[in-house]
Amino acid sequence: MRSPEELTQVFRALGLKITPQRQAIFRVLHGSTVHPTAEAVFDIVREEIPAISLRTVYQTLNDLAAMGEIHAVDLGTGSARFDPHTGHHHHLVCEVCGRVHDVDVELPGVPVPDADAFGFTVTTTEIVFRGRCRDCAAAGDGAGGADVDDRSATRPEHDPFQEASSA
Amino acid sequence: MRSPEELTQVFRALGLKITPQRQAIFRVLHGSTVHPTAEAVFDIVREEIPAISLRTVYQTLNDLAAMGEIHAVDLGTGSARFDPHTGHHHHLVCEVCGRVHDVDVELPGVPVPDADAFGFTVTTTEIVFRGRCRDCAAAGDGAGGADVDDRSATRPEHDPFQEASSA
DNA sequence: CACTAATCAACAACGGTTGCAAACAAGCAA
DNA sequence: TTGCTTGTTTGCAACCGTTGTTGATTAGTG
Repeated sequence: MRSPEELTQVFRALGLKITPQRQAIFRVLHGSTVHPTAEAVFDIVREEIPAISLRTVYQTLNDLAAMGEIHAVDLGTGSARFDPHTGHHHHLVCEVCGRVHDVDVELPGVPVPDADAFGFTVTTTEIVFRGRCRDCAAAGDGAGGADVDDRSATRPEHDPFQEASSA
Repeated sequence: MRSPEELTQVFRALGLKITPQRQAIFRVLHGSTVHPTAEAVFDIVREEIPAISLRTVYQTLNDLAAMGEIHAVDLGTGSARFDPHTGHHHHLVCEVCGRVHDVDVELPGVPVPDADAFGFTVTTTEIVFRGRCRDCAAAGDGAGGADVDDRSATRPEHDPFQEASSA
């Protein structure tokens, strides 16, 4: 995605208003590399704008996605995650804590023989590497031990395997 | 997955009861190559056992998945799909109708340089090829033609992925 | 300043999935 | 065959993430 400043320009150009809520969301996304969920963005923005509503976050996230500034990715972690890195890349997904990392490596074009046979037109190839992140691997059983320090911009809010509510 | 007969043995050996519901589900899965959703399985089984509950289908599907007889895959099509093909393979996913097809091609072990950097331990590599199936590619634009209710999972006559086979 | 978009709030609703308690039936033994 | 035990099924409500609604209020923007 573009910088908050550039996005501001873009929004203006589109006749959209630049609200503090939107700007805060821009900033959160721009500084994030952890594919936050809408809730995660919400939690962070709320530190700055306590009154912001989750609706607004979803709304803005969807707008940005529609504009192609971010990508909504569903990696089976329970909720959609938003990725400001819109280039072609892949993902590492921790099966324990749900954290996601980008994989920028250029992978060899994979031939898809079956595609032709079925008249399938392939437009995108996503590779999802599932496994365990360092923390969860270290914690062995992946239980409560792994206290992430890697979450630069997001909080490990949703642990698909150990949902504890606390909302 | 194993045949309905073998599964029956397995279930018995585990002290689990063989109910008509379960057997029907075994049969549906065994004859399917379309990665049906729970609802799809439900709809088919219902033709035979009208009184079966969706709950039972989910229950059995989860049991089978826990036993490793089938795999639950989340390809971002809105609901989980169940795949009796448990070998290592990948998927072609139609972004329009949500249909899924296996890709048995053996892909070279993809190196994941970033994984090391993050201390990530990769356990599985899934590749998802997204695009359009023949029907949707053909009728795709504006036509609204490929109506495709991906819940059917049967309907061999209509399934472009099902050249032949299926029960 | 006025116009209008954007936000908020407080829901309800939705689809997919699961928890729960009660009714039920498979399997086994007598 | 009958009876019993225990796993199963069922129906329904609840849950979660997300979207919709409506109306009132706020506040960007020209």
